[in-house]
Amino acid sequence: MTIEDGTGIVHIAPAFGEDDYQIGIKYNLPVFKAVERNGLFSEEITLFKGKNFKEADPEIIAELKNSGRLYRKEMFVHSYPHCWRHHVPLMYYAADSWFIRTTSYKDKMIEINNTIKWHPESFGSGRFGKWLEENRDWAISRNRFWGTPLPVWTYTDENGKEHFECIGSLKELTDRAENFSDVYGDLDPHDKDLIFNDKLDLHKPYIDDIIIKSKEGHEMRRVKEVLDCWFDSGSMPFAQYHYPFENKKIFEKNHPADFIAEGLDQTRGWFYTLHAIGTFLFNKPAYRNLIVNGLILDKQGKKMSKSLGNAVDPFELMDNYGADVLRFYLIYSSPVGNSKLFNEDDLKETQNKFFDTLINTVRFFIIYSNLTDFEYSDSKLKEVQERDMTDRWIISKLNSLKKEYFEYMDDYEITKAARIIYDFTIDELSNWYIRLNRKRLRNPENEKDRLSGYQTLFEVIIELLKMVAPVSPFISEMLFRTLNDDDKSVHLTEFTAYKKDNIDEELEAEMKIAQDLVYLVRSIRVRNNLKVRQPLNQILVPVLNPRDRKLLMNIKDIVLEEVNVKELKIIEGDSDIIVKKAKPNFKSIGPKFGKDVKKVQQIINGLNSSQISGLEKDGKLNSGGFEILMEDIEIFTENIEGWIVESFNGITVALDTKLDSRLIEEGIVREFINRVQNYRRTNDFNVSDRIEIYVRTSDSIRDVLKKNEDYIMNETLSEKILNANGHEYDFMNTDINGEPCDIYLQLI
RNA sequence: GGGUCAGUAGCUCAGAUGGUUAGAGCGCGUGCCUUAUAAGCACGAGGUGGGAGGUUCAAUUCCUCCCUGACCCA
Repeated sequence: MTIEDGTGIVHIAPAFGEDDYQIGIKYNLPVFKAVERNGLFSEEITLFKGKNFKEADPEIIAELKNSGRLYRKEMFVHSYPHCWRHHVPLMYYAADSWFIRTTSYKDKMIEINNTIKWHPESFGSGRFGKWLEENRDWAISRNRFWGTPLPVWTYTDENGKEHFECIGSLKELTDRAENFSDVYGDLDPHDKDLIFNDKLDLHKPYIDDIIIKSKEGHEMRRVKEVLDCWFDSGSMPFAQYHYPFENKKIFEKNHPADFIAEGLDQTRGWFYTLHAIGTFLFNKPAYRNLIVNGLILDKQGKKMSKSLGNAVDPFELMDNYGADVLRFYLIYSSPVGNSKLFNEDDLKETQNKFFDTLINTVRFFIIYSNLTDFEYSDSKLKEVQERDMTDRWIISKLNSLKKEYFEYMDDYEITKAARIIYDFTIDELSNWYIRLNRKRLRNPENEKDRLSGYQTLFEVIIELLKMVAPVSPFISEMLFRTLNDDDKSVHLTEFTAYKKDNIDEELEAEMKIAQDLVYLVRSIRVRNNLKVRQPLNQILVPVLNPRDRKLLMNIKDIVLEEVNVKELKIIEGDSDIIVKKAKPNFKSIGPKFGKDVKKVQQIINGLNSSQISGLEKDGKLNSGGFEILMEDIEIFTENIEGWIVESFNGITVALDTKLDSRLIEEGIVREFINRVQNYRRTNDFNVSDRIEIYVRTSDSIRDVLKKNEDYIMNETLSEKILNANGHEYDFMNTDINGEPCDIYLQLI
């Protein structure tokens, strides 16, 4: 039947389905079972008795036809419940059950639910909230052998009427039991501590032998049903402590739980059973916070299932990647409550990028700090304010990270927390701070400065590991213990809040601009085929206000070092080689000009440099009948008269690509040093090994090397640079700017 | 059939209280950097923001309907 098919009434079967049942009650229809548990029609169905309920279909149709009641016969395709394991069709079977009248607690359950913090929030008000609104009485009995016995005893009187009694305590049971000793031997039923006696087993099958006398003197036996095991799951908070018989204080301290986490299929499972039982017994929530995990689906978004063969074995994954990588990935990769489309390649990425970077950061620290026997505890430490700019910057970033991390964690936004740790570790700590400071940290010339770098790095790593610890408990612990000689665990350290004084937002903004500038210059170099090892004369950066000028001066050295350029030249806003442009600020012009927005947009986009300067001076500009104010536009520059430029994030850079003989010479020196270092690396020389360099090359390159001998020897830890022309060594063959340059290194 | 959530690049995911040029990583192609890194950087290819309507100066974002997937219920 579909909703479009005529009257829609086919038949009413009160034992099958909620709607039919409600109609049955309304019209006082009988509830009966036509099919037995074996799937065969019962005796009462005289025409088809003993037939399988499904196989009898043709006979039923024939009978309807014979008796003139068949209106139409058709085949329909519709969904039908199947056994999840064997994929065979299931039979609905009406069975007698015991219920808890949860509907009488409905309002209370809803009220208490409103005090629980759900993550994601919509789950509590939506799915779970709706489930409570439409609450049905809980069928708590099951017809199984094993399970928690339902504590109800029964007898049937002479008239065939059943009588029931629920036994509410051990005392009631021992008081009423007729044959306690037959079942439990020499246990004393009146012993005050009977409940603690290991020999007292109140489970099946023993409890089923206990006979109780009714008030009228009838022998009562326990009913055969056991409890729905979900009842046990919801009893976990007190059952685990054997409360109320013992552990009263522990239980009361831990109830309600601060938080639980489970999959979103637990709506009417664990989430509900905990909540329902918590409400009945304690008039309290069972948990204050809840993280609803999305299910892990396969690559195609299908539910994983052993029988379909698309399930992954978590133990195999843990063997291959480690528990920490798997855990971090699951938390990091998709937001709370969303399904996770599982892809093993992403696990590899998490391992390679995040964990290898983290571990290598620690390794870097250990290798370099060991060069000077750095000891965090006894070195002469500098206050943060006295340290190098990059030190202050990474500490500021660390504290900003901690601030955000704590906010996310307090809000149970674990995915966002993991993501900011990930980004910080790779982008800020490894790829920027360490990259910028490699030279400084191995240069013994300024010992104190170098130490404050180690000190900074140590502090940052330690705080970072504390943040990693909840997500990846083992690797963080391993690294933490490696860095600390004592046996202190990262999980037992104090997790302190961020330090407001160490956050320098201006410095962070400056460094962001330095990063953007470096990005721009690299981009220009690639487009113009200019290797980074080739030094260049200057970059030009236009600025539109004095604030930007000051800011650029602060970061100048970092940028120049990174992009291998000699000078950064600032061009002021009033210089005529800066080409200003304007773009509309729609938030401002939208409400102001309404339907004319498009016209105003065109006017603003068409403004030339001098018109914009005029607007800056007068604060307004009239054009096409519209008055445009400063707030209506955003001024930027993406061109400098006569230069090749790049723009990004409101910054523009021009790179002077002209080479002179001095720059070319320096480029050759850098290339040569690079070849030597590559040789050291491929031949596994130690960082501190000293060498002699044998080189076979053209006269012009040799001249350059000769002129810069001291610099090269210092950079490569070499004692001599020797002419190997006409000699045979085990050369590494390379070239510099197209000219052959063969190198052999001798350890000394 | 009802409900909840989701649908953005080949894949995994960001972002936007509505602002016009939607981002990142992976993967692919090309170059580069590096004696901590299985890493990193740049360039390139890759998008009708599930579909159709509507509201609005402006919709991927708000509304309606539909489609697809997951889950809960029937």
